[in-house]
Amino acid sequence: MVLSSHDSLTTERATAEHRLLVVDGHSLAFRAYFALPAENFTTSAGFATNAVWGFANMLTRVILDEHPTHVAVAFDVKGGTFRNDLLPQYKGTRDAAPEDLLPQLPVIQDMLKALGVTYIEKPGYEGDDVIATLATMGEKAGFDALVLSGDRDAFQLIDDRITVLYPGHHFKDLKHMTPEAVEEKYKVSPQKYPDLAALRGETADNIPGVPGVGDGFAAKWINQFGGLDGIIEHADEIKGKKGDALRENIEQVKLNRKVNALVRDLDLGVDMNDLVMSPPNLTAIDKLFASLEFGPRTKTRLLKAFPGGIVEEGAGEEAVDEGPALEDPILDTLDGDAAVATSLQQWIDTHITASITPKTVPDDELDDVVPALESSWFLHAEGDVHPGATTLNAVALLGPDNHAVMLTVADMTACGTVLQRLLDSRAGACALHGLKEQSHLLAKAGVRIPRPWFDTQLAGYLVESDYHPDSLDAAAAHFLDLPIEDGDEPAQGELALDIDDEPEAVKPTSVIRHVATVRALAHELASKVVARKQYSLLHTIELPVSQVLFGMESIGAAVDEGRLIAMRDRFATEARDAQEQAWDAAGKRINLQSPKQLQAVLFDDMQLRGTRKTKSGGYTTDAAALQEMAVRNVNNERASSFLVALLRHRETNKLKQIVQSLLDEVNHDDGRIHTTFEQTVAATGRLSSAAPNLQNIPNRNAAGREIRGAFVPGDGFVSLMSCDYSQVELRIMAHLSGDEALIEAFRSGADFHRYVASLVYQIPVDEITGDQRSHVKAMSYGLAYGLSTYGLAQQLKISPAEADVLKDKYFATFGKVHDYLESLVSEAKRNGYTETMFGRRRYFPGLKSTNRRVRDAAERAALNAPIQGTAADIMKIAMIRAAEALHDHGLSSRIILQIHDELVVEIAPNEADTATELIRDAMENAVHLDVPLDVSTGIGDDWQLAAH
DNA sequence: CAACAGACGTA
DNA sequence: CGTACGTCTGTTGC
Repeated sequence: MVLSSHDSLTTERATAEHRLLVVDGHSLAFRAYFALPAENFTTSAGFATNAVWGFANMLTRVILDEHPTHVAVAFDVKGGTFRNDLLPQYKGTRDAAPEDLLPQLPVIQDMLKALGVTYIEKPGYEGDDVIATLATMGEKAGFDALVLSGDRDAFQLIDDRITVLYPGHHFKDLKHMTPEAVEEKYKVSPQKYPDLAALRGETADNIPGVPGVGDGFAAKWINQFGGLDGIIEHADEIKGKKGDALRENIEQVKLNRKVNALVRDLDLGVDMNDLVMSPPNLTAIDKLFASLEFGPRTKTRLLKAFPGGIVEEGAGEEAVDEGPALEDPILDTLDGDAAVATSLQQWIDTHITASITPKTVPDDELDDVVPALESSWFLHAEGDVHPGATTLNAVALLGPDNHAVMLTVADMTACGTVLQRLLDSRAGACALHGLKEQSHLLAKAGVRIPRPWFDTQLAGYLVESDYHPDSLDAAAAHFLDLPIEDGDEPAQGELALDIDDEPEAVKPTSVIRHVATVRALAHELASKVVARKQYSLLHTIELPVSQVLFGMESIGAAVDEGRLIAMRDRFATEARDAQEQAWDAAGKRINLQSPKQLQAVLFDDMQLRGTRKTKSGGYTTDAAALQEMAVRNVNNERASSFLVALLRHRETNKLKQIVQSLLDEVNHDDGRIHTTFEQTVAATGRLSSAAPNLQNIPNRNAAGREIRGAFVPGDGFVSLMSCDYSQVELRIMAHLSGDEALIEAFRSGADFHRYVASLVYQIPVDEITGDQRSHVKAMSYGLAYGLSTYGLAQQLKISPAEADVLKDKYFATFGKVHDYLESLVSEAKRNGYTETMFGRRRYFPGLKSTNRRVRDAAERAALNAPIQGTAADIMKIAMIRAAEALHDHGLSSRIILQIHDELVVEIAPNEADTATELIRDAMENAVHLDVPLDVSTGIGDDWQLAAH
């Protein structure tokens, strides 16, 4: 791929010395605006800059990719054009530009002026006409022309010398629309494209086409009759409904064709010489960027695309400013004559210890302190991290003086003690990326990492919880706008030979480059974290919980492998039985795990009536639908036995699969399963568990729950304890809303749902029926998810009207809860984000969507995030306290799993009572709310028996 | 071979 | 037309 694009580039450049880039300014600005959340691009005065920033970025990217020699940008002008005279509704459906986009347009023009890029507006004409004219001028002058536009009308310009760069689904991937590309996509030549568009119409521009005629038919006719004129001439020969439709709309089509023809011969008062790429006005850029509060990095990147724009060393103050973060480290080689440990110690003394005092970050007033970056050192280890089977490849250290060293695995065996000493005395000044992973890696060298002052992975997560980079490089590309460098490709040629010689060897450039990347990220993220007052969240919750999780992953959960194997075999047999039955009923041996084949049997062969549709149009075959169909078809012997067998197969096969996946993950050194707790994945602040996922072990029915019975205490331990919070999220809602009735419901200590039901229905507690209780319970739980009355009705199998009544009664009883939930959404709309009790943020760009479904979904997520997130925060605090308490009391019992509101603890002999007390205390007193936090605990010989 | 869809397990 | 996840399997498209 690299080769082919390089090839095409050179050939293109060889054929024409001059390349003209013409940009549709409005379309680029719109795209940029909608691609970037305004919240992240706002000046301190509240002026949105997302469109400006995105515009600059896109323009830079295209210039760097395409190497134009000349550039021009066309803009639309306010007021109508000749097209509106022809077609009054022209572009009538276009949403008015959002109000915070419009003021950005003049700023974009100012920026272009400062960059020395000509922009052109022509009253009475559209930007498209200006573009058409410029491209035509360029072509006539012997240029190759590139048109960057999101408007398909531009396709008519395409020929051997004019290419349209058309954005795909992601704006980043621009398609090079050449004559061949148009031909392939639309089956007509670019010259005929407007004919096709006229027939089809353009909903985005409010231009009706011929009803029932899309690209396919339009192309067919065009090729049959040679074009629109031919079609009009032979309109009578076209048969069928589409022929009728064509004849009825022929005037509209003619009009469309007039309107979509671009004007290619405007007098713009410029010639090619005016469009030549020229050096930007640096002073003007500085001034503009200062007012927009763009960082130096944005400027540097932008200027790279312009002649003479590469900022030279010391040329600008700001370039120097960001120097330390991005500069290449000075790579030191350890003195070869001395023992490695000795020379490492010397290096550390010179480059780290000398300049860093043991404690740089005071624990109090954390958010007011910008931790001293200039006196921070950086640690980065590389290898393969799989808890229980990690391999370490290399470690790099980077001091505050920009000196770095690399240690290989071989070095590390000798250097463990030295490194440990450094960490024990100076961890408070250390920054790294991913404390938990780094801890796993260094543990291979016997080194334990105390709490560092900063973690760029955790910080990135706090800054943008919806974005999870899967590597350090991806994080850097995202937060620093750096390109992702190809890690396999050594920067300098001399290292390329390593690949064959020593496959295991880590190339020095990569680990050193990575430790420098951590430094750059720390510079970028520390100020953001501090500005949002999230440093204490990082320092007192995320970092410590990371250490607890490291311990849990390292220990793992012991399982009874024999029991798992027996279960797997039993589930497999049951699944096979069910499969045989299903095959008998179906009359053929279909794959029961293929929804497609199931649809064929259910809806074609058996002619059953479907229920709900999937998003790709077919009827769903999910369990609820199968249930419903089974009930509906009790008298249809064949159908109902198939459905019942299928459901049984689904259930048992799923269980078999879960058990098998557990077996696959048992570590054979210790017979335990080491999951990975992902700390930076869930946008709400929850943890997630992977490889295997131990947070979704069945718990809802007896057959599935058996699997929990295979989780047992390991050697030296006697039982498992399970402790969980009761109704945490509801308690959080009670506290945060300040609703007296709900608070009292929790304080009373009664059966909560029954108590609430008695308030809602205004009848005594002991007269509440089972239905009433379960309806109210569903309502209570649905609250935090933004459950609609429709959804509630569906779940409880009651009518929507009854659900409405229930909701009204509920909110009449707990009015403040209602107000609180509403306030969450309106605040999210105002700020663009929500916050948990502990300052964890989540942004919701979807709240501004013009798509109702997207917007509604964002509202529900915004309502849920602070509640689910606060619960997650509380559990994290509890875990930190619990682990600390167990340790401080000298207990060997240890936390091994967390399932959102539950902790599983492996209990050592004679520690059951103390451990119960300590964990309960840690959980109940993690925070103090206006309602008590209720924790229930249980102890047993396995996880299932520990249930309570 | 990767990406997606559908299904389903948990809190 | 309920939030947040991860995993498996089949299917599709590069």
